[in-house]
Order: sequence, then structure tokens, then C-alpha cells
Amino acid sequence: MRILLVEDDPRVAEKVSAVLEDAGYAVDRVDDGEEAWFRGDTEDYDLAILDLGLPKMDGLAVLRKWRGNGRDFPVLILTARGAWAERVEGIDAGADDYLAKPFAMEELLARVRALLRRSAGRSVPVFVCGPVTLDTRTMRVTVNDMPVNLSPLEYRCLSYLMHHAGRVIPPAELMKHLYAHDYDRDLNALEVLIGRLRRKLGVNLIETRRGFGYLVPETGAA
Amino acid sequence: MRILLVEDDPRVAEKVSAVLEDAGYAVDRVDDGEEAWFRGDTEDYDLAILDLGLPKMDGLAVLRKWRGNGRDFPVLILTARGAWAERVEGIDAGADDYLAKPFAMEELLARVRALLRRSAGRSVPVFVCGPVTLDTRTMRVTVNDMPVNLSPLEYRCLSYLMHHAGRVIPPAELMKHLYAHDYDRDLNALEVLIGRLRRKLGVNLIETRRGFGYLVPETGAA
DNA sequence: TGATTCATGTCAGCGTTTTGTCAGGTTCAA
DNA sequence: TTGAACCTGACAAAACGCTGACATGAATCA
Repeated sequence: MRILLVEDDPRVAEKVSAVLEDAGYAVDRVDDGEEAWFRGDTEDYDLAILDLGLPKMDGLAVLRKWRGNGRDFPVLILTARGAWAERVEGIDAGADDYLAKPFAMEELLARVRALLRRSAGRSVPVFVCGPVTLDTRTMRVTVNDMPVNLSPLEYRCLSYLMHHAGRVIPPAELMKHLYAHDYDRDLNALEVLIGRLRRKLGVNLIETRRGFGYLVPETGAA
Repeated sequence: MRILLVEDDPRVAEKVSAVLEDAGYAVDRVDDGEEAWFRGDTEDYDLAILDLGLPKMDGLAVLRKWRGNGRDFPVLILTARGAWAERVEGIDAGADDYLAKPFAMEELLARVRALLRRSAGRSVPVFVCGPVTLDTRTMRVTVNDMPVNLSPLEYRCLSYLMHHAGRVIPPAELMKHLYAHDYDRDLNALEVLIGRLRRKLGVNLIETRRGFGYLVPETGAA
């Protein structure tokens, strides 16, 4: 984890950076606004700690320039105790947190951990099988990057098959998952559904294993 | 946006919930730890504000039980001024932020905004989708830089959709977050709401995914 | 106070999409 | 060749979502 520390008071900077390094972070120290802006804009940090009163360029201005340029690493700002108007401004300028000076080092570490923890988990749940992709967020399916319009049931069916790519799914199992209220439906309904899916996809993605069930291959192209 | 407010001092609770509601959030109020735990565990909130000193179950215990059960909405804890040890403990228990009592309402609002937008993966308080912008500070919406006058409910609806741009929102979820715990409204109310919103916006921002829900696209182009 | 506006829910009707059913075809393996 | 498994086109009922019109209730104003 790489942290940019922007602080012009050398004693504070020294102390903070020592504590952070002890905690296992890689720390870059900077002591004026222009340099801070440049570093944050060109390097790749996991987090920045930003003092507001800085030479050459104000901390808030630095923050706004970063955000304006799309830099979105978490930023923790340091403010004077009680200056809540400044804090509100800082937060709305894109800070993720603040800490009032003077502060306990344990508290700083706790906040750094919290920020890093937050920005950690973000994954895009997209399934890919050969030319077919399925995005579970937008519930969109594409074939060769062309969007395909699926009905709810078709989508659920494909989704189930792709979640279990590489395994033969017996019709009964598929039925169970498509119709929660497991009415004994005509098996033909499923066949029709699969047929429509195949036609819409246009690709030979769903194989039939006569007598066993359906299969979409693991790695892709059929 | 739906917020769970856990606070046993009725005067504070009253004040805070009034401020939050004025700011366009749907608020559920709760005044003891057990009820708080139950609600947070069974309902679907965008954020919780949690006082630490509570009857029946301590705030920290509530928080730990939530996190232990995988509930990961942002939590803002309220602590006594100066009790930094308690704050460190809170943060390490999974809180995302704290606020020392007594606090200014503006500051509370700023932090709430910050937490919500952070959990939406943004770093600035203004949401942009194509020609539409939504400023969470001023609660103002513009289309092609022209201001648009939205009713409170319309604003909340658009705000939720834009906070979750790029994801299909099922109608049931949208309902939950628009009407605090005033459950089970006619689904048609939502359709009407969306219709009015669309007419006011004038642009094709909100897509309908028949059978799934509504979607405002991530990057913009309408 | 009474009138007027605004926000919001309810209702009925509409056009469209979805999906199960049916009635044949086709394929495959023994 | 035969029969079971599977596919497909066509049809109609049902589900879905949009809209205009109206009802209600709260807030505002003369």
C-alpha cells in the first residue's frame, strides 16, 4: 500500500510517516501544494493524507484539481480542531474523511485502515463464454459485443447455465431453478425456451447432451 | 435513500431525523439496541447512524453483529467528544465514520453525503449521467444545464437511481428505498412516478428493463 | 376562512411482450 | 426401422408497463 503524505510541519510529518511506515505502508512525503498536486496526479497512490494549510497551493485546491482530473483514491484531510465549516467544504470537495489536529496516532491508523478497507472490494461480475458475455449488474447479454435482448426467463436460464459452465445441467434441475414454485410444468416449455435462447444468441453456445441435459462449455467457443 | 437512525435521546433523534428528512432521505427511527440490530439485519438500508450508548444492547455490539452477518451498509457512529479510544474501537469494529457529540447539523449532512457517494463509488458530491446532473448538496437537478424542478419523491427516486447507475434496480428495491417502512404500496404508484420523472427530465435517461427493473446507464449517453 | 395549488396515490384501459401449449417435424441410437 | 428425445412454428392467454384522468390531502395564499 502506497500513501502520499502532504504536510508542511516537519515535526508532524516526521512522526506520522514513522508511524505509517511502522504499520507497513510505503509513504511518500511532500510539503507543498504544487508538488502534492503533481505527485497525486502522476503517480498511483492507494490513499493520500492531506493537510489543508499548505504553501504554494491550498489543500482544498489540490483536492479539487485531483478530483477534477478523475483521480479517485481516498483522501483523508487534516484540519484544525473545531473548524467544521472547513471540514464540510473539504468533504464536499471530495475528501473521504478528515481528522482534527491534534490527533492520536492510533486514531489515524484506524482511519487509514477503514479507508483502505472500503476502497478494496470492487469487482465487476461479468461472465464470459466464448463470444457471449453476461453482465449481472446491467443484466445485459452481448454476443460478439452486440447487445442481445433477452426476456426475463431467457436471461435467468442463460445465467444459470453460464454460472455452471462446464457441467451438464439436467432439465429437471433447470426447471427447478427457473420456476421457484415448482409446479410440474410441461417439459416442453423448457425446450421451447432453450430454442428461443439459441435463436436469439445466434451462436452455438448451448449444447444438448441427449438424454442428460444441457451444457455450455467452460472455456468458450463451441 | 433509506437511513436507519439509532438514537435513544428523543430530542436528538427528533432533530436529526427532521434534518435528514428535509434533506430528502427516508428515515427509520429506532431507540434501543435490540430493535436496531433486528432492523439493520432484516431490512435494506443505505446507511445507519448509530449512537453508542443504547438500552438493551450496546451500539458496538450491534455493529459487530451486523458486520458478522455480512451486512455492509455504511455506518456512522456518534460518540462523546474526546473519547478517541472508543472511536478507534468503533472503526475497527466496522464503522465507516464517526461524529463527536455535540455536532453541527451541516457537518452531519456532509458526512452522510460523503458516505453515500463513497458507497456508490464516487468521489464528488455531484452525479452526472449524460446531460443530467444531480447535486446532492443543493438537491438540484439540471438537464443540459437547465434546472429542473422535481418533487421530493421524484428527487429521491432519481437520486437512488443515479447513485446506482449501471445497475438494474428492481421495482421492489426502489419502493423500499423510497418509502421508509411504509411497505406494500401499489406497484403502479412507482410506474406513475417514473413516468412523471421522465416527462420532467425530457431526456431518455431511465431505461425500462421489462421484467427486471429500471436502469440509468453508467457513463451517460442516453 | 375558503380557494387554489401542488404532490401523490388510485384506477381503468391500452398496446406490447412474454411464455405456455399444441401439433407436427427431426434426430439419434439401438 | 422404430421410438423416444428433442426441436420448431404458430397461437392465445397472461403479464407487464405506460398513460390520462381523477381523487385526496396537505400546504399556501388571498
